[in-house]
Parts: sequence; C-alpha cells; structure tokens
Amino acid sequence: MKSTIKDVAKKANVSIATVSFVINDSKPISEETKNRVLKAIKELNYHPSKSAISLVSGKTGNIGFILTDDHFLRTEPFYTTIFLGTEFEARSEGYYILLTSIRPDFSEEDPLPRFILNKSVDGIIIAGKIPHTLIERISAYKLPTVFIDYIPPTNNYPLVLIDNIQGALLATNHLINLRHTNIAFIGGDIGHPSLSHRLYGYKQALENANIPVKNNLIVVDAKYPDRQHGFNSAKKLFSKNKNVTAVFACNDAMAIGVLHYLNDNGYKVPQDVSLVGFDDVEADIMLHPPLTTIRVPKIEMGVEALKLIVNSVKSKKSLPKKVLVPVELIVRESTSLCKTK
Amino acid sequence: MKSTIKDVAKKANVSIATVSFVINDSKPISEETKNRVLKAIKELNYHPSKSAISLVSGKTGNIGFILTDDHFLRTEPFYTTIFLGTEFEARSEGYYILLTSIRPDFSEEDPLPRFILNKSVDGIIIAGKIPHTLIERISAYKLPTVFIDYIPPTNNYPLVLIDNIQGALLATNHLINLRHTNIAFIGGDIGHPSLSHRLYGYKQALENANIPVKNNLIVVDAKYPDRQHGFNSAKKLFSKNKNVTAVFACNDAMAIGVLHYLNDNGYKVPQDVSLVGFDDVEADIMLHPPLTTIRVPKIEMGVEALKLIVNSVKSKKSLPKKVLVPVELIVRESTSLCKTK
DNA sequence: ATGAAAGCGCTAACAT
DNA sequence: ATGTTAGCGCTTTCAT
Repeated sequence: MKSTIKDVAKKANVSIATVSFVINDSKPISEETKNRVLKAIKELNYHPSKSAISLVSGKTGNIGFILTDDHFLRTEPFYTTIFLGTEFEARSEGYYILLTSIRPDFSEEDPLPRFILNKSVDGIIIAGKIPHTLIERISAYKLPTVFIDYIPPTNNYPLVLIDNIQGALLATNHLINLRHTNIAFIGGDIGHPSLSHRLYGYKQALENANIPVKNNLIVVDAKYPDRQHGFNSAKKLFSKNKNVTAVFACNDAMAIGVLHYLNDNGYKVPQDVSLVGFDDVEADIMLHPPLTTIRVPKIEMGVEALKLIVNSVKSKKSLPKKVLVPVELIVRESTSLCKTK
Repeated sequence: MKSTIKDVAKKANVSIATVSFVINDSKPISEETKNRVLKAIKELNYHPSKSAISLVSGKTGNIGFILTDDHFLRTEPFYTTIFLGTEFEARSEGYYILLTSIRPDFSEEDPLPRFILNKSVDGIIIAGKIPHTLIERISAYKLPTVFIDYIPPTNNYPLVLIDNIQGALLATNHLINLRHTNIAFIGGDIGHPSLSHRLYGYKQALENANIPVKNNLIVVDAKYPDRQHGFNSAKKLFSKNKNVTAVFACNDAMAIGVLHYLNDNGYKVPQDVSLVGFDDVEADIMLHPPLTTIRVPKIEMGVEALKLIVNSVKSKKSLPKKVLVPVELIVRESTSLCKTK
C-alpha cells in the first residue's frame, strides 16, 4: 500500500536518485523527466518517509516546546495561545512541535524532557520563566534554543519578548491622561523580567509626568501573579491607602483579583477606582466592567519564535537576536476620568 | 558527543546485535554481558535514535492529538488538562504526542492535519466535539483512533467518556437532599452527548425523587456552554421564575456565568440560590463563594485514552472498547439547605 | 549466548 | 542530466 521512492523510480523509469533530486530540487533535472516523476508521485500518492529522511539527514523535523505545568494549566490561556502560534508557523515550515511540560520546581534529579535525551528535536522553544538548573542542563546538549517571554541568566540566546516597558508606559500614561495622580502598581514574582520591566515602565511614566513615585502605592510582594494574589494585594493596598484612584496591575490575572476585591468592598469601577491590566486575556471582556488593558500579540510571538528557531536550525549558528513584539492599549470600561479634587 | 549503538557495542566488547537484544530484552543474554552493556549505555549516555527505530519498524512512535481551536483556547483548561494526561502517559510508553488544532467549522476543503497526510502518527486521539466531515475523512486513513468526551456518529471506536449521567445524578441528588424542589437546569449545545446526558441525569434524579420535571426550569438553548451564555441563560431563567432555589449548570463555565448574574442581581449564593456546576475547573475555588461541582478526572482521561490507542496500535485491531471514567461530588460553599417554606 | 549481515527508505557524493 | 552506491542507526533472521 505505502509506496516508497523505489516504486516511484520504477514507475517513472528513472533511478531513485533522480526521484530524490526532483523532490528536493537539489539538482537540475530535465523538464520532461521531472514531469514524469511528479506524475508517478501523484499517482502513487507517495509521501517520503520522515524517519528515513531524519536518519540520513540527522535532522528530526521536530521542535521541542517546554513550559511549566502551571503555565500550561493556568486558567488564562496565555502561553497556550503562544504555543498555538508556533504550531501555525510550524505547519507552513513543515515542522512538528513536541510539547512537554515540566514542574516549576524542576530539580537536579528530575529527568530532562525525553525529546532532548532522545535527540528527537532539532531545536527548543522555552516559554515563560523556567528553573535555571534546567536551562543549564539543556545547554549542555547544544541545541538551538529560543526563549519566549523570559530572559535567561546567560543572555546569548535568541529571544522573543514583549515590549513590556512600552506597555507599562502606555497603561500608566493612559491613567495620567485621565488626570489620575494616585496611581498604584500591583505586581508579583518580581524576579520575572517581564514583570519588573512593567514596574520600571510605570515608574518611568510617573517621573516623566512629574508625579512622585510613592513606595506605599507599589505592592509587589506576591510570589505569583494570579487572581488570588491580586485580591490579596488589593486588600493590602486599600486597607492602608484610601486615596488611591487608579491601579495598574502587572497582568490581567492580578487585575481580575483586584476587581474582585473592589467589587466586594464597595468600590465602584471605574467611578471610584480606574483599573488597567496587561495581557489582554480572553476573560477581560466578560468582566464587569470589561477591563482596559495592554494587548500582547500572543499568536505572533509564537510565530516569531518558530521563525527564529528554524533559522538557527538551518544556519547552524544561533545568533542572539532579540525580537520585541509591540503592544497596544485597549481602552474598555474599567478606566475613566479622575473625579477626586 | 552523540553515541550510537556501535559505540556501545565497542565499549562493551559485544556486537551491535547483542546491544539491541539487551535494550529490547528480545533474546536471552547472560547476566554478565547484559550488565556490561548496560554499563556502557549509561557511561555513554546512549539513547537509541528514534528515526532509525521508526525506519526499521515502520512505526513512528507518534500519536496525533486533535481538538478544535475553541476547545484549545477556552479559558478553562479542560481539554488542555486531558492533553497533559496523554502526555504523561506517552512519556512512560515512549510515545510523542503531536498536537494540532482545527477550526470548529472545519469543511470539506480544509486540509487534514499534516501528520495524517504524512503518515507521521501511528494513531489518533480526538478530544471533544469535532465536525463529522473530519471524522469521515480521517477514517479513510484507517489509523487507530480513540475519542475522548465525544461519541462519534459511527460508533465503533474506542471511547473515553465521562460518567455524565452519574455525575448529574450526584449533583441533582445533592440539591434534593438539601430539600430543594425548584431545581433548574442550565445547559447549552445540547447536540453534545455529554451535555444531553447531564440533562438526562438531572431529569432522572427528579423523577426518582418524585419531583415533577418542569420545562420552564430547563434552559438549554445556548449554542455554546460558556460563561457568557451562562449569564444570559440565568437572566432568562430568573426573569420568568422567581421561586427557583437551586440551579444545576451543565458545566462550571456556565455556572460561573450564572453566579455572575446572581451576584449582579442581588441574589445571595447559597442563601437564596444554591448552585452546582460540573467539571471541577481550577477557577471554582476562587469564586465567591467557591463552587460545589462534579469532579471529572481529566488527567486520568488522557491517560486512559493513550493506553487505549497504544493497545490499538500494538494489536493492529482497534476494538470498540468504552472507558467510563468515574466522577465525584465536591461540596463547597455554593450550596446549602433550602430555606423556602 | 552471541555475532555477521541484510535491509528499512532516503540523501549525497561520485560516476558516467 | 542521470545513475550507482555507500551509508545513516537500528532490528532481525540466520549462523556459529
């Protein structure tokens, strides 16, 4: 049933080499012969065997995609959407993605993803924050690697990053333009570069507008930037500061937690407090009110990452190129003009 | 760096055949030799080449996993968690999962997933509702296929299903035990067998308790069972029925929408209305109040599916075995004793 | 119990 | 322009 290159060769009355040359366009073949081969391929519904090609070329045609369990399973499909972007691009590039998750507390003893051990991938995409011990151990395999939304300690990898500073600038300026001056920042896991950049952009925007940065308006002690911690951080913030009129949360998950707190405690959004998030997650539009946020082009990030990794794989040398994907302010109903004073 | 079977053979002073026999345990080898080989393997950090094995065995070692875009990207990681289960099991079975998504409106003209066209998988797992035209076209390839959480029209495939009727029974009985009698059902996409089974179980429970089934308490016209439609359905239900004291929603997503509606409209949960969901999604515990629901063992479903598909692949014949995974009532704070009357 | 050797389907020199 | 052939790393008879 399944036809091989031999069958095609026989049918087209040529050698298997010629068939190979036609398929890969790797040597000049006369139009006539080429057509004959193509016809045979079609008639036999021939598809080259991936394993044979892999074996002889030393390439697998696979790209590994690694992220932590919690990122994979978190309620908001942030990295999952990025993965889908890589899948889309992989289709047109002819690659397959091997997805695997690792535990966030990955340790020395844990086994590496098997596609690395088995040499089943030509390159690796790593999305989000990931234990450094894993990075080190992977680097020993000398596989082309690109990072998405994370800056590894040894910074000589291709990177796909969100323009976080610009996003924070956009968000904070939006609030400033609405006449807010008591603008709080709620963040978490400040060890993640993305998140610390957002804090940096927030401060920058305030300074640019000559608004003093007040440390009591900055709550960043949450270890993980999710809803629950957003809720808790809001509680901490508002129980000590009654005059806050606007909050910039480092991501939508925390913003949703903040919104919960606000709703539960009699604050009206946006009348009493304006709220801006970051990420533009699907749930935003279902909130009451819909959340103003910074849109991150998630699919595109995946696409860019796959392009980078394919380049690295093909060129053999992995240049530490950095792709900064642009962000965009999405104004919805959680922000309005400051009424105080 | 990369060691082959030859390196191992040389190091252990045996032939490559012996190494192969040891690895696959396919021939009796003396303890002594075996240990020597094993030691060499370890020292060289040798891992067999998958492409070579594929080439010689005719198997790819890959399993394709198909689901629709919306299922993949939906806010609650239901199918994503199932996927993770297949991934876990695939690790121990030595398989790789090739994940791909298709559009929910997949049509005749759309190309099939490439891993099918290229014969890059030994079998296929399909999760959730999927267009029938796709199923037909895939079936032409005669690949072992198993369905998760969906019953295809031609029912001779291995299936992994939730015990939906039992779950609905559990949920409704819980409400009945709390003395509720005006129990509403909110559902959607009733074309999906899982969802219609839940409705069936709900009715069954009422009948068993001699509580009349009232059609005006059943709202199932939502085309998709998500939060937004849950919200809308609740609005529809409560604007016409003031005496409803309990709601069983066909899944947590809709339940969350219902909860939103209830909160927004002055109903206290569970004091005024008790609410039960289905799925036990991560977000449940962060709600106010945390949601009583039916737990579905998602990881296990993935594991079971992978076991089934591996069996089919190995035995060559795909027996239409059906695995019903058990569910469990999780009582949290959204349900309480009925106070009316 | 172990080894030699013939492929699996393909690519890429090297020939012609 | 096309053909011949030597592997790629492994499994699996068939010998020993």
